[in-house]
Amino acid sequence: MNESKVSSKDVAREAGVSQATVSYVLNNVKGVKIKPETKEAVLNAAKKLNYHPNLIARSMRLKKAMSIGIVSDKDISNYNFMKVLEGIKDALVPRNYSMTLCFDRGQDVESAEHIKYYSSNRVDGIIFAFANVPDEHCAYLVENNIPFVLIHTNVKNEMINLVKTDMSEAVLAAFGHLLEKGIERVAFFGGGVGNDFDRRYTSYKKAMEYYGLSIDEGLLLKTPAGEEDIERFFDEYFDNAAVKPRAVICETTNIAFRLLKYAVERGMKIPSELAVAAIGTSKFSPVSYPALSAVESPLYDMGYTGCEMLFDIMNGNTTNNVVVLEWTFTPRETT
Amino acid sequence: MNESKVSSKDVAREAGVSQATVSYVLNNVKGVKIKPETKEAVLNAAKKLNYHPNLIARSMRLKKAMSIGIVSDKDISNYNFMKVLEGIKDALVPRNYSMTLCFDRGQDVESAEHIKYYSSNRVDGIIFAFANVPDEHCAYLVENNIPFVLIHTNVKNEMINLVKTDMSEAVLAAFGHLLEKGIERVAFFGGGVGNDFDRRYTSYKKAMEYYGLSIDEGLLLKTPAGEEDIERFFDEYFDNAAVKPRAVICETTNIAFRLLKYAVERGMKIPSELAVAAIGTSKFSPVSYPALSAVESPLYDMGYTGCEMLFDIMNGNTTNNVVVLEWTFTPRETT
DNA sequence: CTGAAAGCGCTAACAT
DNA sequence: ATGTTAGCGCTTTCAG
Repeated sequence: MNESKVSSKDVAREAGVSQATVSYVLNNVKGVKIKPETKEAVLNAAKKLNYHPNLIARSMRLKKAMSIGIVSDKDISNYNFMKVLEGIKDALVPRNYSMTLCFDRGQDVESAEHIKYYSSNRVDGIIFAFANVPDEHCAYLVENNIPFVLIHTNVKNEMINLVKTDMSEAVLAAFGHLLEKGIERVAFFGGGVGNDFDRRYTSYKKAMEYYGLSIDEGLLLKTPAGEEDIERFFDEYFDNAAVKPRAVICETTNIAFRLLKYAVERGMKIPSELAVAAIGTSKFSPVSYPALSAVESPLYDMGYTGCEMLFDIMNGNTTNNVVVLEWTFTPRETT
Repeated sequence: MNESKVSSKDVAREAGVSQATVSYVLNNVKGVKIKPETKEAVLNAAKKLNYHPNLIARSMRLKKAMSIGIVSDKDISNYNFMKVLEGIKDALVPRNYSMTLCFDRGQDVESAEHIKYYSSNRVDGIIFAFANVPDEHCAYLVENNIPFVLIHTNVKNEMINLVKTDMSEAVLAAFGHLLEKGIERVAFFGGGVGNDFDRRYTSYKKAMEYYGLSIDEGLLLKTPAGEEDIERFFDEYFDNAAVKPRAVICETTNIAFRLLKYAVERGMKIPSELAVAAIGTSKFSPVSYPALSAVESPLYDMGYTGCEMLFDIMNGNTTNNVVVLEWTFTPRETT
């Protein structure tokens, strides 16, 4: 451990005050008035000695770990996860909390790392981000009063302490944007075509319905699962389309990027001849050529909100058990 | 913090021994003999009370944070990073250490999160995994005796406390494997063709040289940077090749997967007509069809070794300043 | 407005 | 072989 053995006692001595006063000053304890000059003396002494409070000691006294555990599935998409972590981080920093990574390898509840970490006071609470949490794990957490929250875009059964999302408004917004430009013939490309449990496809359908637009077969392209051959599907679609769409909503940014490339290569003008918008979040959307308009999930906010929620729970405050965050439509150059 | 206020004192009382004895037993302190029956009594009491040692208190007493900081660039490839983390984790667990994620957002040295974390005793050391560490940061760490190690596959200037890798042996092994099957006409596909600073391309060249094989133009395909159009490049290559290669080494797994797909679709028999091997590590290699043979980086070992190295440094032991780990060739179905 | 002192839960001399 | 005790660095009543 850090050899800088300068402690608050040293600072106290240097400033000619007591250790208590140092604590009062450095923590800005409210309800305690400190004479400006003593305060300054303490601050100066701290700076002079290059004092850093020992967080372990503080933890011990406060009976708080000052850290939260993050658990996620290993094969999570990096961009999404990192964005969520950024949000969490920003909720953590003002509280001087850190984050501890937990690895769960599908063990039974009691030996799961996050449980061990909680039991040994390494973490004060747990955030599951994009993790598949077995029901019995949740039950165990609830039963043992362990603070936790689940962050997920898409969740089957309604759970407690959940941050989830809704995209329907944002898809509507995308349509609004298109309609403003007089675009009504909007296609949907994606593997979810025809699947009424697919959030993206159903959002599209609902938006079309909402605006009184009818969907014909010529507006739907069911793309292959692997997405490898997709150009051939584009070929077939555009060759055979009786009346071509004026815009297409792509189920994923990947499909959108492929379509963009395909269209540009064939000389279609984007967005004047064909507008493109994706449903999905990618760090490449703003920098693609042309920059991709997209309905995007609130990754950062999911992290931030989830973490705030966790602190609420840890503080014993009552919270909304489930928060739903809206996706947003960000128009860029392709619409 | 955990409300389970059962402490070692409680266990002591329950077992009818002193707190010290509890500590001796639970930590298996060597050099201290405990009568088997007292030992059992302690263990039983601990279990009965569901005792979990408070790690914060232990930390405090030991003057160790019992955690190390991990810093990485945000846009790191997830699979690689996670694999390295697994290795680190496995070095951590037996020491009862955890890992704390640090976010560095390109600040100046003193305010970098890992420095703050070290100063406040949150972490005992730092691992930089796939992170670009500015020279002045390194200098600062060295100067202040902060234990750290750098993990990277590919590093420009020789730094201290470095885990790096070498692929040349593994590429040689891949050639050996090919030669055993009588395959000598081995092509290289990749963006690095012609670039004598590209490790993968130069490894290929050296291997060809080593085995006395000569490289003609017909063995080299420089693939496009975006890798989007790659099928056309394949087309052009295979259409024009005077004499076709019997095997191709792909610079990346991505290129290999595309080539595999391309070849299979065109009815080429893999590996009897065309063998394929990649240089790169992907979780899809074992499950692709056919399963991709590949020269792979020792991600897990990089993490594990790096972490062991860090503990050596933290313990004041002298270590090799730089460790180089070998890549390995894993033959699967494509060769 | 500031100081003295207790104590968080643990470990490690030092005693016995 | 086990118990006694001091103390890690901090916060926080309680006194003054």
